[in-house]
Amino acid sequence: MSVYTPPILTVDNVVFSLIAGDLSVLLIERANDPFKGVRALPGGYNAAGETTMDAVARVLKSKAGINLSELNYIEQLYTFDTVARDPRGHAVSVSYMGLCRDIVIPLDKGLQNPQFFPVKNLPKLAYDHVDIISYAHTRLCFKITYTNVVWALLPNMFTLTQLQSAYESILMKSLDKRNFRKKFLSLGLVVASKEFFKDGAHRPARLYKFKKQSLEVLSRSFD
Amino acid sequence: MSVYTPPILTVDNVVFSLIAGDLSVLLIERANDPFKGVRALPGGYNAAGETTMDAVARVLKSKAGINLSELNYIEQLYTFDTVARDPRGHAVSVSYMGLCRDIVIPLDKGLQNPQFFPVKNLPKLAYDHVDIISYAHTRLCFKITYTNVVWALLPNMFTLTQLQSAYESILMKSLDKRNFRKKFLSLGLVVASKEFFKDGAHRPARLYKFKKQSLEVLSRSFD
DNA sequence: ATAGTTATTGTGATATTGACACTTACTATT
DNA sequence: AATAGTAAGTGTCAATATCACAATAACTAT
Repeated sequence: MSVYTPPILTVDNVVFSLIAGDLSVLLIERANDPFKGVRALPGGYNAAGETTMDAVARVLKSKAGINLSELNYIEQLYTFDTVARDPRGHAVSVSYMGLCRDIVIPLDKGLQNPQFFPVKNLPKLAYDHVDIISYAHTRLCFKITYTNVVWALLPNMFTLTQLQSAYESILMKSLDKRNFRKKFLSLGLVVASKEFFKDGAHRPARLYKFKKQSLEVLSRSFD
Repeated sequence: MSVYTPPILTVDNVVFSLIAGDLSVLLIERANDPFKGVRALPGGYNAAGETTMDAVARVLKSKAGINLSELNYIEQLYTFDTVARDPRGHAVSVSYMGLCRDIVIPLDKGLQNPQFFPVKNLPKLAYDHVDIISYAHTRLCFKITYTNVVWALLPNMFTLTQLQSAYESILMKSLDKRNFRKKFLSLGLVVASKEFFKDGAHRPARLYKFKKQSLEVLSRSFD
């Protein structure tokens, strides 16, 4: 135990947002080697005495200028631990997935050029970050089928078209409008408001909102 | 980075098995303080240069006398990282869930008294191991509703009654026999054999087996 | 008034769910 | 050989969910 040397511990955060209708991930540009100048997830060291969530908050602020509280939802994903992930030595990374609305990324010189990139068209990424994003995306696809978690990606009030479009962007396939509406409304996660969204030269769309602005899990059962 | 001190990294393994029909967890008895003599999950340090799965294999063998290959299934669960989990200092634990059939635990003096305990009646446990087991149990309950993962807990050939009983033990509720059979058979995960299991003074039960002895995930979709 | 655009809504065929009870096949006992 | 006991195996009906599919409504701009 006294001669025991642990691996380095790091965190990586996959922050998803719907940017111009596309599911997108927040990436920074690495300031140092290895992978200097290459795009990467915001991540960094986790010191003894801080939780991984603490580390996520610290890193997100210092590298991307975003406060943890700007994420509407965050959950731990998976811990990536292969010995060769980091060329400098064994680094075990606890990954998180965060979801947020359309947020403003500050243009601060101290930051590492944070930007959102559409998931369907990612740049070259450092480390095993492609795998981490892919894992997060798969998890999100599952999660939207049995929870209200898309709430975290949408504005407070939204139209059913927006909602459907969010599902389509995440699942990366198109859905039937009538069936989607019928099914989603029957889940009872969302309520109609009295307000409408007027957009252009066409019929205005009714605005809806989620009943709960926190995770709600639908039970699925065997008998 | 040079002054950076990581937390200790550990692994903990929740091994489930159906013992006398009850969902049970493998526990050892701690040899040293803290929690000396208290029951705990088999777990231990993870050194730099070994993956968490390596560490799980090592610990399982050295503390419980079980080879990793005796587990039919294993997956990573969650990483527990609160600063106060371990009274000795910050220790981050990557937890795994393993599933196995009725296996023989060796009675070796070098081992830490490994034994299976029914989940519904656990002894006092060290650290946050109750939480880890509870997390694993919840995950397993979900997982059996959309995968064939119970295969890993059952013998190669089994009766539908055994299968249903496995579900009931895990979910901790009783299921309707006719509906269970109808539904499960319609999933197409399992095939009937020509063989029967003769047990006592009653009609013999047909034996079934899983088509795949590896994880199969049923897709659930939106439209 | 017309054209253009998006929102909204329903039906029929099929499959799934869930509640519910009797018959079948075997063994042990008499 | 008959009977009792035990667990295995099976079907129906009503309600609900799924899925494919197209016409009408409400607005704006010209």
